[in-house]
Amino acid sequence: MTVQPKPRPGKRINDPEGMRKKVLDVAEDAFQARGYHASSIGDLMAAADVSGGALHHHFATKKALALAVIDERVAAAVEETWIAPVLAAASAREGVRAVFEAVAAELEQQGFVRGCPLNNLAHELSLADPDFRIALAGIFAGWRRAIADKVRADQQAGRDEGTDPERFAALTVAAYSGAMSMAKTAQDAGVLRDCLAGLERSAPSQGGSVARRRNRILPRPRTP
Amino acid sequence: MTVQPKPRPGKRINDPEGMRKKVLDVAEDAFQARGYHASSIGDLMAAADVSGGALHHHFATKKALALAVIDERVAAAVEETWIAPVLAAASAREGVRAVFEAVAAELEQQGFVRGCPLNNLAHELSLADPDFRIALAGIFAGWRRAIADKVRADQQAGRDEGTDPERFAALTVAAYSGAMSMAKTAQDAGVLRDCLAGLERSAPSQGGSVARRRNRILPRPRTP
DNA sequence: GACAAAACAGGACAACCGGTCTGTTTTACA
DNA sequence: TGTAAAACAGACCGGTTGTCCTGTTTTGTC
Repeated sequence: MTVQPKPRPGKRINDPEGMRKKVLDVAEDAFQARGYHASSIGDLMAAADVSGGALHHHFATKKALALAVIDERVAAAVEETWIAPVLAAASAREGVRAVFEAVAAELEQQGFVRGCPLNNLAHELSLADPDFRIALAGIFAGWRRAIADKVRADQQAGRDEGTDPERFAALTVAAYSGAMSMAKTAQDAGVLRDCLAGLERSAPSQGGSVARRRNRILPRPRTP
Repeated sequence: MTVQPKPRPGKRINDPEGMRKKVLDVAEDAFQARGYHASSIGDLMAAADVSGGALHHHFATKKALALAVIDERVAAAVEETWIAPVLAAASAREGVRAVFEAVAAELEQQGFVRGCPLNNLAHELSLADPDFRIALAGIFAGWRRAIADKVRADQQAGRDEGTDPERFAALTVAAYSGAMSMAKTAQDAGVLRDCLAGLERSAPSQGGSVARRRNRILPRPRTP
């Protein structure tokens, strides 16, 4: 609605940073919603209201644009939704629990599941091009490392001695990624809670009866 | 090498079932290796050595072909590598462990990781089309149900009382799916063993020291 | 204010996409 | 054997793809 209906023929303002950000915004959203191959640069040009010349001035090829999305947006998303909250939590296990619940709550509120940005692109692109694969693998590695480091920090404070940091981190990232896959396919975020409960099975001080299954087929898979 | 150099102009043999199977074989492989959108029907025609008329006689559209791959091949792959082995195992936990180890060993032997067929297509297609999503969600559901049923069978035999069947199944499928995502992206199957170890953390009678990390960047990502 | 570089506009293009169409050959069945 | 349907071959088409290219406008710098 808030489009700028200002093709005023007399004036133009160069805003390279804003232009670049606008393209990245649209590309991030489109790659997430429809995937890389299903998003044409014509679509992106129209959605961002940007000319072909402008787009190719900032991103020479579609691959370069995707690499920028991965390096600047996907990595930031993992940092924001996972790494920072876990590091800020009282413990690794507490942080993991909080993130699972926060994501589940957010998905249930917004009514549909788009999936994990990292996993979506990782599946489509990691076999397509080595550059894509390296970039995506680095994000996965940083994600796991942050969780493992947090576990080690806990252990140096005397807590959670029996946990292997690397294994805990691998299982956490895998469980979240896989749960998001299922949640996206079923359009039901409930599986996130199931996985979290399974993950916390061995933790102490865990009472309460089994919260029964929820089944919610969500109504609006995408906004036009 | 074993191509049939027999374009003998005088003869032709109709083999509709063989033709259909040949197309499905090639499509299954291509969708797995390069994805749905990155595999053109021209590629498939060339790889299967099949004319456009023949292909479209058996599969009216590319979508119909993909649905056939999902229904007949992806579902069968899940049945073969997961459901049947778990049901045949001494217990659910034992079956899960065996499948993880078998898959990890197979991947390490073949030298590269293509990822889970179900997850690969689920990520690319479940938001693209409701028919795709429903078909893929059904396979996920059957997978989880089989594992949960096995846990319940164990419990009726007096074993593994403390495990919630649904949660265990969800976590198992999620951990495997996510681990395969990471293994595919890193081209390193070692994360499967890490996740299995984390999964078995709470199980009793589990001894042995920590088998240290392995890191193997695999050489040949695809065969020409 | 001159001027080169950066920023942007938009048309052009060859390659490719999925699907259709017409025509020929094989096969099942009466 | 006759015949209609099934199975297959291959050309064809409109639309789309990513990229390139030429030209114009803005902007920083001396």
